Amino acid sequence: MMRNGIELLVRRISGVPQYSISSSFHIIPQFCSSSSSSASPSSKLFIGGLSWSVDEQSLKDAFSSFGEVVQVRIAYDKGSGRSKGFGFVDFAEEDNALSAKDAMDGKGLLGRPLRISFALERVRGGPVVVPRFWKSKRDRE
DNA sequence: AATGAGCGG
Repeated sequence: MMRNGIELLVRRISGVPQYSISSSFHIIPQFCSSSSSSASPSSKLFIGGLSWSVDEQSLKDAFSSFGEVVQVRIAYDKGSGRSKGFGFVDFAEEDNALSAKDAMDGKGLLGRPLRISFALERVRGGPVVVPRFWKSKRDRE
């Protein structure tokens, strides 16, 4: 009775009963939420929370220690010419991107904590290999 | 000019 109550409670909290809770009172945390931390892992990283004084070279220099950086891009405002506070770092290998994300996410660069996630596929401008169909790109459906 | 989550040049 108690165990069933706790199970129901846990299932209510987590919303979806996607975790198989064993009947022997073992509640395993596993990876509780967000099966994928941000998106499907790719070699391109979205770097948010950048200080407005960070340029592409310093950003590349900050991430070059994790692997070969192919492309570094910072979003600048066309009007004011200042940084929008986010950018992109593309690695040669996804493994290096993962390592860089795991190591630099939440860390401070020039006093500001970085928010790193994998970049979305949507690109306007730049070296892109555009597949014919965009709509068939859904993670879990 | 300032602004602080987001997805670009």
